[in-house]
Amino acid sequence: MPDETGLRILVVDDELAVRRFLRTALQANSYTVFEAHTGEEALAEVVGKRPDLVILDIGLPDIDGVEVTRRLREWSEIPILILSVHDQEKDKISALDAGADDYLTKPFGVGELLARLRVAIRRISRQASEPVFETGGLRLDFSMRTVSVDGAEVSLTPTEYDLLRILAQDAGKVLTHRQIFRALWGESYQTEAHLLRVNISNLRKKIEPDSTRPVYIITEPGVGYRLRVADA
Amino acid sequence: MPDETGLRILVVDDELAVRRFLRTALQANSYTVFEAHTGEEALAEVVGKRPDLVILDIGLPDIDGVEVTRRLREWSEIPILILSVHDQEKDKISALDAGADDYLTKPFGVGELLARLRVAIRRISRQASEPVFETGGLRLDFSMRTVSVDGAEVSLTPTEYDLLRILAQDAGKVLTHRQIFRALWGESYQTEAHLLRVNISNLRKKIEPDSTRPVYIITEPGVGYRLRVADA
DNA sequence: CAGGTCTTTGACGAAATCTTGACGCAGACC
DNA sequence: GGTCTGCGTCAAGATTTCGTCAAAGACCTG
Repeated sequence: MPDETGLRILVVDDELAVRRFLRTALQANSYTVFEAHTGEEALAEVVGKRPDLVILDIGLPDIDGVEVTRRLREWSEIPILILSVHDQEKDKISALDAGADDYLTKPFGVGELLARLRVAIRRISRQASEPVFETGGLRLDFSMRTVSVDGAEVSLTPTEYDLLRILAQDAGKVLTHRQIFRALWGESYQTEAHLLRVNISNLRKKIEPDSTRPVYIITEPGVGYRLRVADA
Repeated sequence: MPDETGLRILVVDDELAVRRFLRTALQANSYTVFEAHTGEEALAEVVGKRPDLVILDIGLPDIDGVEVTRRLREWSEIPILILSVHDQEKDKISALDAGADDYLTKPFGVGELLARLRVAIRRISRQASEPVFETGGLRLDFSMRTVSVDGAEVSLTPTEYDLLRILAQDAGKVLTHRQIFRALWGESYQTEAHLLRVNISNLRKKIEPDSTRPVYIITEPGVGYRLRVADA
């Protein structure tokens, strides 16, 4: 059961000592570790580094852990494990209700932290989708990060791939512009909805047989986009 | 957020006082409570009563909580929340690794227990089947945002979809023009009741087999509209 | 710092949707 | 019968939303 290799964990804490400590403990169990020391940075890192799990200190210099949790939950279902120095029941309740998955009070044993981590991870992998997505002639290999159409491999830029992955993870569902935008670029939606259109267009040119009449990426006018699932 | 009505919880503890205490707290939050006081009984009750969640004391007279957890996990993914009087890290780790979802050490606050319960429940309901509305040949999938009539998917514009959704949410009930208009357009009702008629007409053309004789969207003259529910 | 790729922004035509007005029809009422 | 009112349909602008091209900016990499 141990040595869950390669899982990516984001550690958010403003104290260097705590980050060091956690990094050591986690790396010893062959997790890949990223660090952030403010709330804003944490939000950016979740978008940028795409971790599988977040360990979040509740006391941060800018926005507090509960608020970070709340903002993350607007568009992400990533497991969040909260750490705190206070054993205040009120804090626990608001953090858990904001969307956190677990809450540990310092000092805690490393063994317990790792065990609770394993619980969260167990849940991810249980509901993890197939490592490969396929519909019609379109094929997406999540572990390889490769895409092919009718057998021929297609090379996508990072954003194009992420965009396709986001659509594929909820294949069949209509995703609003806002949802897609947040998953790709984080909070700042107002900037330009136009950006999304350009990327959709580029992506279509690469994966659609006839980009003027899309078969995979369907636009739902006024709402968003949807990846068509092949009929039975 | 509270009053998650009707969820079924099995409380397993050998002490009557603890069971009483939990039953009171849980029922006050409108959960349905079942009780067991031994491990064997717990296993039988999970089969018999089919609870949605188990709260399990670790110290039981016959088989201990960790073993109960292990046996349950052989065939069930029901959320398990462990309670314990000892704050022994070793116990926590083995319980969590055996398949428990959370671990609380007595004494704990009722508020925290309920919050952690909500976390577990949130997870159940997230992966629960998506809400779908169906009547006759009309089918509305809210999570997919798709509509189909007799199996054939129909594409609706945003207003058409919203209109149908509003009617479906109060299916069978008569909604006044004013109610519908406000739900679609906000306050400004005076402008044109005509607009609503046009949209109803367009919607009917898309979902009614014969739009001159509507089966789904019934007009209640002088009052408003109503979505017919299928007869039993 | 030169060359490449990738991302972002701007502009513009095309498409879809929304809104409005005109008209027909049916029943209620005089 | 005439007229009024509420409802449904059609079609033509007006408006918003989309898709594409191209150029400018950012970011690597050597």
